Amino acid sequence: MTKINISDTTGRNLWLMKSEPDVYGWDDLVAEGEGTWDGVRNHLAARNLRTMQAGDLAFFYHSNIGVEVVGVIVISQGGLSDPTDPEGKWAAVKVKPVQKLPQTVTLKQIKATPELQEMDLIRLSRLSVGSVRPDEWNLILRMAGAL
DNA sequence: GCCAACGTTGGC
DNA sequence: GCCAACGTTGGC
Repeated sequence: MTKINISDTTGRNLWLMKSEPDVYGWDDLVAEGEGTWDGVRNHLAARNLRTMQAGDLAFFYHSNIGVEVVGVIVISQGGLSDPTDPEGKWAAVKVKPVQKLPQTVTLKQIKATPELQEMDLIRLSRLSVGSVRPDEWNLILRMAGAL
C-alpha cells in the first residue's frame, strides 16, 4: 500500500467514497492495487469527482453491508472521464489503498457524535461521493484508533 | 413550469 | 422487505 501520513492533511482535499462491499469492497481494492472509481451518475457526486486531485485522501465507506468507514485511500489520478460512459461526460478518478483502519467507524457511531452531524454523509445520505472537513477527518481517525 | 409517477440509493 | 429521500421523466 501507498505510504502516506494520513493525519497530515495540509494541501489535500478530503473525501468520503461509498461502495457496496459485495460489489466492490476494501479487499477488492487492495487485491487490485489501484481501482477506477466510475459509474457515478449523480451530479453533485460527479462534481466532487471532478474536483479531486492526485494526492487527495478519502475514507472508503462500505454501504449496505457493514455501513462503516473501513479504510483510507488516496486519489492516484484525477480528471478522468468515466470509461463506462459512452458519451464520456461523467467523471472518474483512480484510487489506491493507503491504510485499513485499526477499528472501523460505523454510521451509528457517526450519528451518535454531535461534531459529525454536518457531514455530507449525514445531511445527504444518498450522496456516494461527499467531502469531509479536516476536523471531521481527524475525529474519525481518532475514533478508528488510527492516531 | 408544475406535479404525479416511477426508479434508485441506502439505512434499518 | 420496507420505506424515506431524492432524482428523472413525461403529461398537461
